[in-house]
Formats: sequence, structure tokens, C-alpha cells
Amino acid sequence: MAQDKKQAILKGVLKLVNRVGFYHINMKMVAQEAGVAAGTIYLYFKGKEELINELYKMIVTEFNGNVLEAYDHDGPIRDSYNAMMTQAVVFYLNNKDYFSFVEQYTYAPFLFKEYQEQNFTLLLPIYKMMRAGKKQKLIKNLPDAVLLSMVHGPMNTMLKMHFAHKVDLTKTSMQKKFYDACWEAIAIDKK
Amino acid sequence: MAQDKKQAILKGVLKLVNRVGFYHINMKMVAQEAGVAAGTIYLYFKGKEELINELYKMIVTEFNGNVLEAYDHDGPIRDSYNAMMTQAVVFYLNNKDYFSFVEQYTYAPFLFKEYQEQNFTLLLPIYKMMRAGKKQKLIKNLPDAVLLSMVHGPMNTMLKMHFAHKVDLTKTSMQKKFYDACWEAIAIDKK
DNA sequence: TTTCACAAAATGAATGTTCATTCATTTTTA
DNA sequence: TAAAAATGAATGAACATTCATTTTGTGAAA
Repeated sequence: MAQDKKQAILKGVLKLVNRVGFYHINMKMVAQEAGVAAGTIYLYFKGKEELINELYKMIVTEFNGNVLEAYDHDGPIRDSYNAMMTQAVVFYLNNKDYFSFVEQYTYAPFLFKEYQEQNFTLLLPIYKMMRAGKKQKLIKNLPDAVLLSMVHGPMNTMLKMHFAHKVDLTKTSMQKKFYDACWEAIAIDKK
Repeated sequence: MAQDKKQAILKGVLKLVNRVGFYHINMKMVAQEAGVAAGTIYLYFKGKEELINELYKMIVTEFNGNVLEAYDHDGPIRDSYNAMMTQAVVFYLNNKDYFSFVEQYTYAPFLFKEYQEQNFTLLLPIYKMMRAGKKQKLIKNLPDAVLLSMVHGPMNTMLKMHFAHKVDLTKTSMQKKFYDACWEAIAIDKK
């Protein structure tokens, strides 16, 4: 089946990102990992560039889908916040390859201009929540960029530190401290 | 002079990071940019890998030196915080190439294990300040990793957004909002 | 059910290009 | 004039992509 093979190739790249790192990946390895011949990749993708870009699209779709699932439009913002943060962090903890791929993708030479534009696509779910929180006077009236950076930035750094064994983000106590700290950074103080 | 040429080569790489991007850089280009022959590079560096690693060392040294200069051990923490944040942000704003180099370096295949270990070297100045602040009961008693992530993470994200033209970090009003937000995230509330 | 013909899919060896590195030769320095 | 420094053409390895060939799938006819 055509779609199976396409997926197998994409997943192959992803596995390799973890095992050998983004820039040691070559088409022969991808082929081997996916269980196809090198030439076969070119039946499904125009070339390496398209392959990488499609993979990025796949990850964005999967990640955003996951995080948005945790967003309860009717419940309290604070609950949605917790659920979404957990979802995002756990997603990356379980998919280190997704994380390092996304990190590396930004500066990869494969990047089309069109993608560069939507390079903050992965922030859309957070952005959405911020807006709602601002309206409800629960979240500080700061520029969107600042609010986004106060959630996305720390998550990124924490994950990097986790994968560098500087901290253990799998511990729920650590997660809680971290989520709370970020919330306090963006929430209006109710004392 | 030997050191001049070494520096010229390192600076050449840096300029090229900006102009063509990390992964399009080849030794011929570096040579041309530095005004030497390709072979000359090998008189000063063992190879591309060493060249890249030395450059990282150079940047870390320069950056940390700059930021630590702003640290006044005798004055109030809050002032040091502001001065250091400003120093760090302005440094990267004026040296986009440094920023993108550091961002890309983490996942580059050149990275020796020994460097990977000290990959958070760039956080040492912040770390130092956190410690002092905790002692003075000015900064929250959170795990170091969390505190670090609440300052370093947002800075990274803001800079990325700035360079992607999503926000203008050169505006002092934006800088102030951002510095204050990060401070509130880590400081003990005095209300 | 088996056979055959044709198309679609897949293969992987061959190709051409890019590029890090080397080293015989030349230039500079002291 | 001899040593040190610099040069850049030559080398060879790595690797994306191509394409002539092989394999697999499909369905009509026997």
C-alpha cells in the first residue's frame, strides 16, 4: 500500500534522527531503515528536501492535535493550561526524536521560506489559550510574544536539560513545580 | 601574526553562518572569507570539527565575559539581573551570528562529548546570580533547573521571534516588559 | 483455477557532484 | 640562505539522484 510505505519512510527518518543525529542521515540509511530501496524514496518524495519538510508537517500536525485535545473550551483556563502543558511535555518526553527534529529543523538548510514563516506553528495551541485567558482577566495583559515566550521558552529549556540529564522531567513533582512556575509567570496575581 | 590569522578564520566562519547558514559552509568558503588558502586553515586547526569547536569556545568566553561584567556583586540583585539580561539580549541582538551559531551547535555532529557536557556553560552567569538571590530570600526556592529555564528559555524564544520578525526586541519598552515578566517569574512576591 | 500479458512498483548499481583534506611547490620571514 | 608559513591543485571519500532492469500486481482469456 502506497501510504504505508510513505509513512514507513517518514518514520525511518525519525528513528535515525535519534540514533545518528540529523546531519549524519543519508538516503541509503533511510531506505534501509524503512525497508525499501534507495530509489523507492524518490517515488514518494521529490528528494531529501521534500522528505524533511513533509516530516516536519507530520510532526506539527501530530503535536498540535495532541495538545489541542487537552484544551477544554468550557472548563477553567487553569485546568486547560495544566492539561495542555502536561500533554506537550509528555509528548516530547515520549518522542525525543520529535523534539530534536523540531529543534534542528529551524536552522536546517531544507527549510522552505513558506515553512520559515509558519515556524511558530507549534505555538498555536498556547497562543489560543492565552487569548482566552486575557479576556477572562486571568492572564496578564502583556504582548502575546512575551506571554508565549514565558511558557514555550522554559519548556524548551527544561526538555533540553532533561535530555542532557541535568534534570529529571519524568518526576511528577518536578513537572508540577515547573508548570506552576510558568503559570505564576503569566497569571494575574490573586493575592 | 599567527593569532591574527586564527582569529580571521574563526570570524570568517561566523560571518558565513549568517550569510549562508551553518550547513552550507565549506572549507573553501571559509578560506576565501578569511583571506587565506584552504590549506592554511589546516595549519591552525586539525580540521573542520576542531574549527567549529574552537569557535564555540570563543563565543562562550566572549558572551560570558560580557554578561558577567554586568554583575555587580555588591549591589542589589535586581539591578544585576536587569544589567545582565540587557547585556545578554543586546549582545545577541548585535551578534545574530553568535546566536544562530550557538542554537545550531547543540545538535551539530561536530560536538565532542566533552562539550556536550558543558553545553549549559552559557547559563553559568545566570546560575551564579540565582544562587545569590536565593540566599537573600529574593528569589523563589525552586530547583535551579526550573529557575534557569524561566530566564534562559524566554530569552531564547524572544530572540528567535525577534529574528523571525514576530516581535521587535530592539524597542526598550518591549525589553522592559520582557525583563520584568521574567523577574516576576522567579522573584518572591513582596505584596 | 491456471495462464498470460501488461502495467505499476520497486530495485540498486552507476553517475556525477560536492567537499574535506593532503602535500609538493612557492613565498615570506628572520 | 635556511627555516617557517602559505598556497591551491590534486585526491579520494561521501552521498543524492537517476534509470535500466527486475519484481509484483491485476485482470482477462482459456
